[in-house]
Amino acid sequence: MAAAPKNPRPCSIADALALVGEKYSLLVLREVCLGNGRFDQLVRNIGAPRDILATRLRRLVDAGILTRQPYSERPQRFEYRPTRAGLELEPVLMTLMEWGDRHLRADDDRPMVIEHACGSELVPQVTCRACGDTVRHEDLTAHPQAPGWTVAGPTVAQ
Amino acid sequence: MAAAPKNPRPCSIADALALVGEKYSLLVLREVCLGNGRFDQLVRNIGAPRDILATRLRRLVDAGILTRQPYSERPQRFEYRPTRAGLELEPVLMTLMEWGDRHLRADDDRPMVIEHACGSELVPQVTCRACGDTVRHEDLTAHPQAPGWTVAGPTVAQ
DNA sequence: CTCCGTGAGTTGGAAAAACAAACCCTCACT
DNA sequence: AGTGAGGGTTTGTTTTTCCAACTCACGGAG
Repeated sequence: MAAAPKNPRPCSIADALALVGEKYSLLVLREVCLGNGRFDQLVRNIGAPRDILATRLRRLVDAGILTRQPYSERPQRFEYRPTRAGLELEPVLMTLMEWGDRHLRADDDRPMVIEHACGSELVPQVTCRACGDTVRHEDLTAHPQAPGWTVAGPTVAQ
Repeated sequence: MAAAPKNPRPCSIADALALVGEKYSLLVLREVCLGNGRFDQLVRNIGAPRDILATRLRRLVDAGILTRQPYSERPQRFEYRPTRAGLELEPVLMTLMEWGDRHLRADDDRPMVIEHACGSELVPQVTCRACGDTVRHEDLTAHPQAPGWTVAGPTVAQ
């Protein structure tokens, strides 16, 4: 009989992280969404080793999150850009940024401010598409669809 | 004297990922938000090696994202729970899940459905706190606050 | 009392990734 | 002919992961 088959919970969060959860991947996406998609810009702005970056870029292109487009023939030069799927990960970045700004920084130490088309500064929040309300933990109930996976009631610390 | 100073862009996304961006950390948070905060549950539901998990848990507790609370004296047993800061990362998980559901899965293969208090299924979306509109890449303009960091115009592939 | 099982981790050694620095290739410019 | 930029690859070393086995504290069964 098998030893320990390694049966993690089936989960789209895990699947998404399998693609973009490696070190630097989301920072690559950040830069690419900012329009800084050239290899040397990525190295400088992210601070990652060049070989690792090359590996990540290949993975993200294979996953359909980025494309590698020539911006000059003779000499051949390339630039990475987000695909539609890549752009749709931007909300994840915005949500992370908002959390980081709030929990990891002083109010006057925001390293980047995003302006929204509505005229004011963007403060991203996650809402429910149906009712439009801000998502609070207390309002959520999880229902695993596969058998064998349970959730216990939520118990918040403190 | 310093060799290569390694000067990445100052960024709350990077800072947040320094805390929760390591492999398994966000999956730990997922389980803990679901109420499955015991060590062996985490091992089974996530599929991570026990030693790595122990390391991640220490880090997350140190970062103030989880707490380690006894749920039984004699024998001493502990349970990890999200702090308020930890819970506030849940929107990141929801956003990732929504992306994963949409891009990585067939419609009828959703491994977890979240129900919202409003009565319908939760479909998370990131909105602007000021105007309430869904955040679209085209509506965003980034403004780095530190000197030396630029953003080029966004150029979407394809 | 002895044995078995459970929960919550540690420990030790092999395999995989990350890292840093140097290198390569193609072109353009001087 | 030499220099420099851009976009990577190579090489060798340091860290992390990974896995299995082990520990320790107890609680219950026989």
